[in-house]
Amino acid sequence: MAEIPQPGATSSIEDQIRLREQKAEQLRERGVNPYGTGVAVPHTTGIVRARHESDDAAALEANRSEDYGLAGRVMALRTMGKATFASLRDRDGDLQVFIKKDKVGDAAYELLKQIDLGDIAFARGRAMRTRTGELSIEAVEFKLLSKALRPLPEKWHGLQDVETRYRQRYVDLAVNPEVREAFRRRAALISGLRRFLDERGYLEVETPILHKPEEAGGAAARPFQTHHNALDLDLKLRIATELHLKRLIVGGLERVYELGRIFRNEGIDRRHNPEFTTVEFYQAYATHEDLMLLTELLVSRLALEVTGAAVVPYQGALIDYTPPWPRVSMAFEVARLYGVAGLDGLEKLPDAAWLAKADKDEPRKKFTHAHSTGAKIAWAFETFIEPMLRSDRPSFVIDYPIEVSPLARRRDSEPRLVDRFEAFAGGMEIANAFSELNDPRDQEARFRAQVEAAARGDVEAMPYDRDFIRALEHGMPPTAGEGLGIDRLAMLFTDSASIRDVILFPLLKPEAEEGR
RNA sequence: GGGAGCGUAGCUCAAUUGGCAGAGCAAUGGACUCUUAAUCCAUAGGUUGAAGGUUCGAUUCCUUCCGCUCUCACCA
Repeated sequence: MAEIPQPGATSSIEDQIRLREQKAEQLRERGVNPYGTGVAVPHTTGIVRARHESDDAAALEANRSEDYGLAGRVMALRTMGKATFASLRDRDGDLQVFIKKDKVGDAAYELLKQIDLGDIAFARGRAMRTRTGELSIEAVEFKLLSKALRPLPEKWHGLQDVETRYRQRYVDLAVNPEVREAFRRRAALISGLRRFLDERGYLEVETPILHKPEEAGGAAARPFQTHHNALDLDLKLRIATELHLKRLIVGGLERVYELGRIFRNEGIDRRHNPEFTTVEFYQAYATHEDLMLLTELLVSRLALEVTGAAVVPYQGALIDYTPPWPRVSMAFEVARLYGVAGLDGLEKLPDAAWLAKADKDEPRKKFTHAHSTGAKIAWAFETFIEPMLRSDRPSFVIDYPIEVSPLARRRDSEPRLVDRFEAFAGGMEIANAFSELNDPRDQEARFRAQVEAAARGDVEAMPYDRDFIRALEHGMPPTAGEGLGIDRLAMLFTDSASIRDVILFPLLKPEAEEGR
C-alpha cells in the first residue's frame, strides 16, 4: 500500500493540514468518501452507558448485547499494533471503542491508519468491558465519516486561550466538556422558564426588534442604528420589549411574555454584551408584591432544575435561592445610614452631609449628577449599601424613589416612592420589576421630561412614543411587569465570572487578517 | 475612553544580567492484540502578535500599532 509519510515532512500547521488532505485523498482512492453521508446512527454513548452501567465483564460476556452504532469525534487513539483503543465523543459524552484487527478485518484495520484525532467516525459493535473494567464497544466496524484537516488542541489541558475559545467556539465546545455543560444549563434555564410561565397562563409573544426611532424606549440606553432601504427609513434595534408588551396588555392578552435578544450600544465588560437576552413578562391585575413572590419561586425552581440544588456555588460563595428572599428597603436603609427619620429627614439633608460618607473621588463625582433627593438616595444606596448586600442570598431591593423610576407607578400611600423592586444575586442585578404606570397623562408628562432631558444632551433619554400614549388612552388594566436577565441567571447557574462564558459567540473586535 | 498585565511551535507552557529559542502533548517513520495523559526508539516542526529603534548581539530594553484579560469610567 502507498506510504503517506514524506521524507522531510514537517509538522507545521500547514504541513499537518496537507498530510490530512493526503489521507483524505488516499481514502477516496480506496473508495471511501471522506465526507460521506447517509450513515444511520441509531445509538449514543449515553444509551450504551445507561444500559450497561451496572453490567460487569462476565455479565456482558454471558449476555451478549446487541450491536450499537455510534458516531462522534475521535478524541483519543491508542494503538497497540493489531489492537487500537479509540475514544469517541458524541453529544452525550465519551465512550471507548476497542478495535481489534481480527474483529474488523485486515482491510478495515488498515484504513485506521488514515484516521486522525479530531475526525468524525462511526463505530459498530457490542458492549463489553476491558480488562481494566472500562465499558467499551468492541468494534466489528469502524469507519471515517468526516475528515478533520486541523488538529485538536492538547488533550490534557484542552483549549485554554480565552480569545481563541470565544473566536473559535466550535473548538472550545469540541474539547472542553464544561463548556458544553454551561450551554446545556443555559438551555435548561430557558426551557424551564418557558414552562413556568406557560403553566401560569402567560402567552409567549414576539414584538418587533426593528424599532422606529420613536419606539426605541423602555429603558435608559443608547440604541444601535440601522436603515431600511426600500422604505428609506432609519431604524433602531430595540433596547427593551416593554412598550410593545404593555400595548398587548391594553389589547386584553392580560398575561404576556417575550424572551429575546435586546441590543444596547454600550460598553463591553464582564457583565455586559451588546446583545443579550431578557425575558419581560407582564401580568394584568397583579402588583409588584405578586411579582416578588413569583420571582423567588421562579428563580429558586430554576436553580433546582438547572443545577440540581437550591444552593448554588458562585465565585467562591454559596447562594441559597430558597424563598423567601430577604428584602432591603432602599429608602429606609439610606435614612438609617444617615441617622435621619425617613424621607422627610433625607429631604432636609444638605449636600455636605450626603457627601460626608464618601471619602473617594469617584463617588463624589457621581454625586454631582444627582439632582433630586430620590437620585441622592439611589446614589447613597448604590455607593454604600449595595456592596454590603448578602452574598449567600439573593436580595430584593424595594422602596425606590420616583425620580429614578420613570415607568413605575407612584405609591398611593407615599407618592415619593414607587411600587418597584430589583433582585440582586452574586453582586449583579438580575431583575427589575414594578407596578406599571397606566395613567396616560402621567406617562405623557414623563415622556415630555425625557424629551427635555434629551434636549439637554442625555443620550439615553427615551423618545416620546405617541402611539404608546394612544394605547394607554384606551385604558390599560392595573398591571405589574418584570424584566429578567437571562445571561446573568445563566452566569449564576454555571458559576461563570464573565457573560462571555454563557454567550456562544460574544462580540469581539475583528481578528487580525494574517494567520489562519 | 483611562490604568495595569499578557501575546513564544497546532495546543499547554519554559527560556538566567541582553548571549546559539526549549519541553510535554499533537504530528511523521518504526515496534507492540486490554490501553486509557499507553509505552519504547527515531524524525520533524519557530516571521517569539506587527512595524520600527537602541545594541556587536533583542523573546528579553525603548516607541508605535493590533488583539485579549483585569480594572476604572460608562451602563435599569
